[in-house]
Amino acid sequence: MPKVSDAHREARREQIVQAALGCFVEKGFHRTSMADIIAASGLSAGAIYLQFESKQDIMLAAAETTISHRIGEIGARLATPPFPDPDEFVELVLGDIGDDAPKPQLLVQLWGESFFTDRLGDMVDGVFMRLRSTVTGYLTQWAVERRGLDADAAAAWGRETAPAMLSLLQGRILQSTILADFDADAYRAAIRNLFP
Amino acid sequence: MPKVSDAHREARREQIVQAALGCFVEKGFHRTSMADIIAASGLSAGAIYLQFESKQDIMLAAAETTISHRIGEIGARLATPPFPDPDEFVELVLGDIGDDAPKPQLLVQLWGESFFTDRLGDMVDGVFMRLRSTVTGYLTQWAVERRGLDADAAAAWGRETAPAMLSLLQGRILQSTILADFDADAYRAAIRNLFP
DNA sequence: GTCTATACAACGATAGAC
DNA sequence: GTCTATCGTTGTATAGAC
Repeated sequence: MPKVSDAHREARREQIVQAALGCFVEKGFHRTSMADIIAASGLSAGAIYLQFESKQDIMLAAAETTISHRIGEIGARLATPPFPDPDEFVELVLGDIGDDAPKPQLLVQLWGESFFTDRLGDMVDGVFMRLRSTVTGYLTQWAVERRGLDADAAAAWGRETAPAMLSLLQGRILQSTILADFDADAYRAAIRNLFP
Repeated sequence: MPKVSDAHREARREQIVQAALGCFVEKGFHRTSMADIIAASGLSAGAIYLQFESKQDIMLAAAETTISHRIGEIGARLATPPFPDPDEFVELVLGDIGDDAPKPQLLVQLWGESFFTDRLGDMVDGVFMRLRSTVTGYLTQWAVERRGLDADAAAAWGRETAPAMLSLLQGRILQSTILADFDADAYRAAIRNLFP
């Protein structure tokens, strides 16, 4: 295999994925036609089907790149001080302060689709579990640093509380996109009330 | 307008909606064709288009009936003792102990669709706001009864905390359908950790 | 009012020229 | 490798017989 070809191929795939992401965010996955992706990418049908074998394949790739990217960011960010409180943690995971925040509408669509396409379901399930383990670690450390629990008690508390903390992340995604009057500051205040 | 016709019409609409709901839960909204709904309802294309003007119209009606029904149940249930703790409240709102629990997968699909179809978006937004107000009232009463706050402090705390409580509901819906190893009892324990 | 048969459009994917 | 033109399918909605 020639080197240039591989690099070119990856760049081309990325170009398609980015174009598709724009369409998915704007119109939704099912309302986006291949013609839309073709137009947005500036490529031709043939060039696209050379890289991906189906529209679903494109969606899968799109989901994977955005999610993996963000999960990597989270880990890196948690490793660097200052250590955040839970309300800051939520902003840190979801805040669009970063470069390319994953569009919440995309995530919700992903959740809805994941029941019906197995590969996507497995992926989303995997992401949730990884995120839960990240959250568990975070909560454990928080319990030690801010509540003064000993290591064992903190670990138990973190593991127990993680599902609820996961909901605070997921719920923020939902509410920020659906509620017309969503207030990020008020949401942080709500979290602080639960983690005094 | 003849009386029988109205009753018949409503019954027929309900028959169609129930058939469609089954399809939507099983295959997803976009993967459900009118042919599927026709087959599931036992009716003909013509009979269905006499009651609904489009497939989206059917989805709207399906969403409205299930959601309205459940919201009514919640209010009624909250009015009758015993007064629940937050973990019980979540089970009460979402538990499938009742007769016809709304299928979580349906709700998640609804959320995903609501960005793109205005009427659905308005509806979902309205439901969230009604639910938030119900949750606010519940939390206020809980703060009075279980934490001994005075009325004003409880109301403020309830209003502040409601968005997070809403997330605990939404997150449970998501996790129960997506996570292969979802554990309802563990989820309740997580909530209890946040409402000591 | 209800059903059958069908019109019409849109879409995903491919074949073949360059 | 890339593009253009198109094929076959599927799906929504309707028209017309009963």
